Amino acid sequence: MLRTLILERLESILAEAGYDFEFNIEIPDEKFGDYSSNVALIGARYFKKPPIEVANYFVEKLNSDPLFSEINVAGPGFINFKISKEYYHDILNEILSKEDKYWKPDRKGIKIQFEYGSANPTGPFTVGHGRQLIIGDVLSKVFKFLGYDVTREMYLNDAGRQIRLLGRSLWVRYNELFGKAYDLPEDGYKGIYLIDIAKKLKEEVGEKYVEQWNDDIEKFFMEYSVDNILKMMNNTLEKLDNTFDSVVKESSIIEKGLVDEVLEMFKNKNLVYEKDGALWLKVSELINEEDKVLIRSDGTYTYFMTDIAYHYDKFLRKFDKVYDIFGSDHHGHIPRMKASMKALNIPDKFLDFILHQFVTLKRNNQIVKMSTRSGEFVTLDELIDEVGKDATRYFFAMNDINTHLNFDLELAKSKTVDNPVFYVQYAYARINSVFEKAREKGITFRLKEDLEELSKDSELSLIKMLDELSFVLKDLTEKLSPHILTNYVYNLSEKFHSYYAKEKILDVENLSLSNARLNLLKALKITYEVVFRLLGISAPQYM
RNA sequence: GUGCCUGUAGCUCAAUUGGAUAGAGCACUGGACUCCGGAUCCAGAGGUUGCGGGUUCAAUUCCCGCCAGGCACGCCA
Repeated sequence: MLRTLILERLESILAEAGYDFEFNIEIPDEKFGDYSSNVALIGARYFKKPPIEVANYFVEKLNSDPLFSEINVAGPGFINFKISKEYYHDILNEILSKEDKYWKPDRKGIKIQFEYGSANPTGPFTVGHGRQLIIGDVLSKVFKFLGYDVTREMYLNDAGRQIRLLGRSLWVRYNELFGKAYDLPEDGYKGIYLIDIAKKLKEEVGEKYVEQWNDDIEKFFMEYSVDNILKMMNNTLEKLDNTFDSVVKESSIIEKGLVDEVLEMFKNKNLVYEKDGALWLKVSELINEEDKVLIRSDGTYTYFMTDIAYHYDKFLRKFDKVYDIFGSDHHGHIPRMKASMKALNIPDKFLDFILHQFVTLKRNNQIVKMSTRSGEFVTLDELIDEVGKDATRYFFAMNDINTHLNFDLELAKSKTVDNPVFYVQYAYARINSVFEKAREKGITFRLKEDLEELSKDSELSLIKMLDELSFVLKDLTEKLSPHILTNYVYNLSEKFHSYYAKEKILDVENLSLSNARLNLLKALKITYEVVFRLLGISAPQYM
């Protein structure tokens, strides 16, 4: 990776001079060079000399280095580097040899977990879940690619009072089918999907439960509704190509006795008390927030209680690092969860949260209202059916997670240049068609040969960009946002299309140049395949 | 009221965590294959980065104060 090579050289010069501080290697405007560094600007106050003088000191030391074809100092004291052609050829050769391993660092299996898509199994996934699922999936794929030992986990709140409401709601819908009218419980579930499940139940058991209600029947309705909703959810996940390594049910956490264990630890630390018949955690003693209920006055556990136990379980499972991916509406949960972890003597670094902002759907420039009323566009499933898997995934990955996401349905469906998914996939398809054309013209492709023929700035610049994928992936693991990768592949496509329009790849009059360019395209193809795989979208040979 | 996120071209978004003249796409104006895929490319125009201070060689980025929008402040999850 070029950045590291430059960094190492500058650092060793610094060490020689007896200094050690942080500085940057960046890609500047192309007219300045391939890379630039602010080492002299930062270093001025260490060297106690003007930045330009410091810069010149570095240039002198590096002038005979074969890595660079040109070094100069500009502006307030930036050092600009031009990488030698030969070195670019080496990089290309290496990518063609190692393929996707070129971007994989040597890393030991750090155990890391992403929790996302967690939901009450009380209804189908919403569009908001969609964004979270894609963020979690892409981050997981990238970390896995980089050698981390990644677990993708979904947590299901299958135990609380919400599920009881769900069961009762289904029972009401079921009775409706027999002309028996009951009121849906307050805060019950009104979605039409329960009517469908009720119909299925009617077919299976007939009138067995009409106007019948007791604890056993309640339990049956709870389980039946959850089972069927989980089927719906899994169906949606399949359409998205989104698989989890592990699904943990809230009920299993309780059954394993983890709640009791955590409560015991809190009691030993004198962190709980009773009030109004409920059990409270002294959050106010840990941080500047209100105390919270752990056990309700009716004896049931709150979400907070079981979530602490669940995260204690994660700790026992010996993850080095755990990320919870939430919608921003859950941000209030974060400080008290962190405080709880501290109270359980779990290191502060263990748990971190990735928050994403909301999604707005737009159709013909109008905001699509997403309410629970029937007939309106609410579910992730409907979205995938309308725009397809690739567009769904790409669009959800496209924005910085900290900004609201405007999902333009017409744009996502359009098969034109405006649609970024088609733009990047078209670039890939185009590469394949060039290889096809080469065969037609009788130009044989010889891998890793004639690379020295590549000398245009546009060609070297493309190679540089392929090399940059390493940095992009590292950047993504720090910013924890998938848009870094969609931006990269979009920019790469711009560069490729531009190159393609300007230079003729296949020229029967110049076979060695043609072959060199085919090698460049081959490396691009490898890169596209890696990126598409990480984004979870398809790599079409033709479109 | 308190806390978190956001505010960048008419619209949708970037900006290498403090770097050089703030960049793309759409829309607008004008151009380019008898040719490897015109689903593409090239050029032009478009900006007081919400407002006001501060920190320094350098601020869209960091700090403070306002303004506007979103979200959260439950014995919901």
